[in-house]
Amino acid sequence: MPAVEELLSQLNPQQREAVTFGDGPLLIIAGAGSGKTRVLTYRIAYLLWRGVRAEHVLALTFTNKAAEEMRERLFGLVEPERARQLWMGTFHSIFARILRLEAPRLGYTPDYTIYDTEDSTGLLRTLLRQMGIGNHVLDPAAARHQISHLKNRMCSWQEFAASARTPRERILAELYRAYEEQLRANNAMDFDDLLLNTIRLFQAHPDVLARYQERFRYIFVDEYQDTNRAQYVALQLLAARYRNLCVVGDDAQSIYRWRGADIRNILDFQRDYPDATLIRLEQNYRSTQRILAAADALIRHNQQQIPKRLWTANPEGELIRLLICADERDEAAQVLHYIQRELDSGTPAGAIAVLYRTNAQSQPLEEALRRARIPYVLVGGISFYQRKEIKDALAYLRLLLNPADMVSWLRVINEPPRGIGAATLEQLRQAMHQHNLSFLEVLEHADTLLTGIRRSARENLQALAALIRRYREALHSSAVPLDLLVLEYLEATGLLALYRQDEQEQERYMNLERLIATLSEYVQSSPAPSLREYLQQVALMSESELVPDSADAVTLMTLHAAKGLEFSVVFITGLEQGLLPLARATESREELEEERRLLYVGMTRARERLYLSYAQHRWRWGESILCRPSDFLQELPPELLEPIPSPTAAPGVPFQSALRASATEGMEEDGLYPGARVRHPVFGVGTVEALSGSGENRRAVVRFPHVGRKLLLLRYARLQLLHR
DNA sequence: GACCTGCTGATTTTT
DNA sequence: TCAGCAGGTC
Repeated sequence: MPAVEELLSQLNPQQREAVTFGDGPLLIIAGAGSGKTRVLTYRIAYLLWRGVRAEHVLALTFTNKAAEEMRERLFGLVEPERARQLWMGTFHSIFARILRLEAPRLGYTPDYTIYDTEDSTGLLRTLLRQMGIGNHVLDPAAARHQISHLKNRMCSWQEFAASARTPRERILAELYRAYEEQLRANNAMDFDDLLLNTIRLFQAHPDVLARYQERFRYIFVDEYQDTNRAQYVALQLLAARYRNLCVVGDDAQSIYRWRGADIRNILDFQRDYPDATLIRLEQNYRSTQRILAAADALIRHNQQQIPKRLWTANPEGELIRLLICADERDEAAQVLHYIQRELDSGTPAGAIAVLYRTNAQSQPLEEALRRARIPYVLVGGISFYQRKEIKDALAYLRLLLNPADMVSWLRVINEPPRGIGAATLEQLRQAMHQHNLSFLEVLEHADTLLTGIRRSARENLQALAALIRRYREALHSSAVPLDLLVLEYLEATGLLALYRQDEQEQERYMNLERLIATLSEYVQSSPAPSLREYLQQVALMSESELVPDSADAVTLMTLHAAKGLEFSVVFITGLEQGLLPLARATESREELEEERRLLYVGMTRARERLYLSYAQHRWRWGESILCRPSDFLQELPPELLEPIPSPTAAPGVPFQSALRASATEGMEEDGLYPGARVRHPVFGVGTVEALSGSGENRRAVVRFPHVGRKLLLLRYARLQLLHR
């Protein structure tokens, strides 16, 4: 193990101060690339050297991957045995772990199921149907988002019901109530419950809280700017006794407001802890001077921020290249061209990333890379664990642990087909309530309880129930390794056979094989493998964790997914008004500032070279629309940019005029563009989202704050263009 | 109850 | 453009 002095000598004065800081609340404002992870790891190692016991340390990170990385680094600093004892992970996974241990106190079993977004939405859809409310009245996905938002802000259904005024709010309140009731009946929690139930546990059981306060005497929180209200409250509770709360973050990198993150948590830390010490890490070790200067110039346009001055001793570096492209295919071609050049000059593929605002933008880029046979990894998109066949298999597995989970039952009851439709399900539901039986019990007694359905269906249901029972027992008693047992079980459900036989479904079949393979990997790498732990890991896995660390592949991902990472060469694509910033974000200052922070995060990922690009046209909803360069481009100092029009882009014009010219070139006389603010005589002020057609058929999709999205024929709707 | 077809809405970002 | 869903038919 390295000597303490040696490690401290590698740090700058501010970093050293943070690492060696004594007890009490500590706020570290860590600018992009300022060695945040290093400081966190060293500080934990420093505490351990000072004699703090590993089990007294809790480190909360934003992704499980970040936690793994930190643990890896710690292995080099302290004895692996001690590093392993640390509790390190996301809020969600750490709290899920606490809840497993304490579940009975809350009326749950330790085998409770964790519902992901899709599960929750599905449950809400079922409930709405039962309430006799159509999807057009209240969209299940929108309702899920709103309920999640309420839960993040710790607003219970009772509180919400009391304040509900409009009919829509009253329906939502009733849905919220039914949803909570059903979650409990299903022995299930959604993502938000993992936080809320932990808080409830602590508040209702002071003895339990005291136990965890004693245990976690030193608490670290990474990416503190992206914590929400519930996380904030949980931290207040946990840290109340020892007050050794060390939070690290950068308000300039807060990009999860839409998910309930509350930037006030970091802005108000010193108000919450008046005796808190503030340390600023302002030296950037990552980027060139030019990249940093451009990023800094951009972020200065935000009003809401903690004052700081990032600087670097790194070389000046090259100009930021701005690729002006004709459309998204041309953009992909240009990006490909420069990737090729990077590779030719010796940059490893793994040091290159292409970033974009929305997942949909990855397609043309993927195609270009595929054709050029350049290896790439795609982060996010439709995740492996979201695929239908995988979710079905996981639902079968969840039922082994938690047969109360109705969402999983409904997923698998007719997959493979067992002759069960809506009518049979309704009978099942009635039998459950009438005889006060569990779903599994009703299935087992299908022959006497479900007389109204076909005999074959009844037999199928009883066979399914027997299967679940048998493997439930096998799971607890069997000496067969978990992965083999699961393989046998999935075979017995008929799910594997369903896809194996069908030529068209080979991909699904292979995905299921891959699932078993990941389970085998888990079984072999874990000291005490359990289905419970495996399912939890899968449920709380973030997108970025699925991607194998590949040194020789270009990374494609959203700007959000890039948080916390760094690359030698970064491309940020689609810098167009309406895309970055997104059209709907231009309506409020807060949202616009978050879009700006998002671009800031992207730019500061780059070590040596940064490429920005925009397209003059882009396909959207099956039509090519005209795009205007992002306003953010004008916020970057022109002397740091080198505009490069592609050969197929509209005629080359100098950059500054390019920004303005391309806004009008080829454009209809109305001067509208996606992202433009317009006034409608009836609907009021709105934002243009898309344009199509010309002349008589010129149409615009406009989003109005209260009315929603409208398709307007401009011949009739006399829109007035508002200038900012 | 299964299958087919036509329609609609999606493109925000994710633990 | 396309996937997923609702509604209708067999």
